[in-house]
Amino acid sequence: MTAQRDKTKLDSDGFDLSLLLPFQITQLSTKLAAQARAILARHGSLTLPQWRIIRVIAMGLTNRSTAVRKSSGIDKSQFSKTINALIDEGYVTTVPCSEDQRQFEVVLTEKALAAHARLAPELEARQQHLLSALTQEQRDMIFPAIHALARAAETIEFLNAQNTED
Amino acid sequence: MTAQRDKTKLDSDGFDLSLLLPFQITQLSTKLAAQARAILARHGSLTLPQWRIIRVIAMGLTNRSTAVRKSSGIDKSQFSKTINALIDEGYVTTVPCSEDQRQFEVVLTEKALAAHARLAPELEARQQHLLSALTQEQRDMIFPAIHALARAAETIEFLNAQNTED
DNA sequence: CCATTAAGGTGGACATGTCAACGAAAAGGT
DNA sequence: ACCTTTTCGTTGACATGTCCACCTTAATGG
Repeated sequence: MTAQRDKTKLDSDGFDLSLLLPFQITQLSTKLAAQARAILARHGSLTLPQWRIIRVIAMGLTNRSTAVRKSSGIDKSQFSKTINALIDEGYVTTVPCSEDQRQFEVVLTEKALAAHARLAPELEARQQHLLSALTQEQRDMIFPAIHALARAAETIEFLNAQNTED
Repeated sequence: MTAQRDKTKLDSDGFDLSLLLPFQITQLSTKLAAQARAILARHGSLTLPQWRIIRVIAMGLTNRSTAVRKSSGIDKSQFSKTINALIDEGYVTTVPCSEDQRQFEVVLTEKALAAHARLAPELEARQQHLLSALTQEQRDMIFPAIHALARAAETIEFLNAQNTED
């Protein structure tokens, strides 16, 4: 586990924080969000969480509230508020869920479908633009790597084992 | 306890959002931030942005305000507020910068150094824990891949060629 | 020199994200 | 059936992040 400090070149204005994996990913995530917001702002006033919800529903695999919420990766609280905002702005309507009275089904309006039709190609072009910045090898490896890191990020129990044994 | 089914394509309750790179990275970033906050909460009340600033300064490469701010990857506004919070809580002091009167130098107090000494090993262990979740191949390629994506995320000009109006 | 522009920091307004508590509905166990 | 536990959505409080207008200082160019 030697330090890969082969980077004599300082990155931006700072220095070699390139070694810090969580930091790099956070920075990348911030830039990706800004890029997505810039694209959304071109064609309307949808916010990023609003778009995420619409996109998930537009995929047509589910429109049950819990499934949409989990698929969009949004917190319960924020999901509730974002759905209400979407309703207020006429993007979705809700229908009581027959099988589970706690949940509801989300239905996209024409407005949402039109917004999706406009935005989806641009976001898809963005995805391709991003992928084209990677080599084939990197493309093959990035998704498993992200998944592995996500699982490793879900617990801090590795600290307990180390601290108590040392 | 939710069943952690070993499905490679269907992640949680949703479906194949595993193909959406920005979404995956955002989710990962969220989990990493939560993990870091959990570690910080164990040993004090430093917030994540506060820790980022202290860590950068503790590296000793610079303590000029602009360099610290850019190295920590924090917005101007949030940096100003976070620095003030650090001052109020006794973690840092500031000194006018002789070379540039607009800037200032940030000096860590004993309290910050002590917090850094406590936290740095745990965060380092976390970093190693994360890296150990990756194969050697993935470790070698993840940093260049992140960097490539970060650059590709800095612009939306790839859309201009396709859609110049609006 | 002075005027203009750029860069740095501050503060307010606002959007987004996180957390805890609550009541309603479903699921499980006896 | 009944009671308990879990899941779900909502709400409010709060932390974090973003954006913009403003002022000061530095750098640039007559």
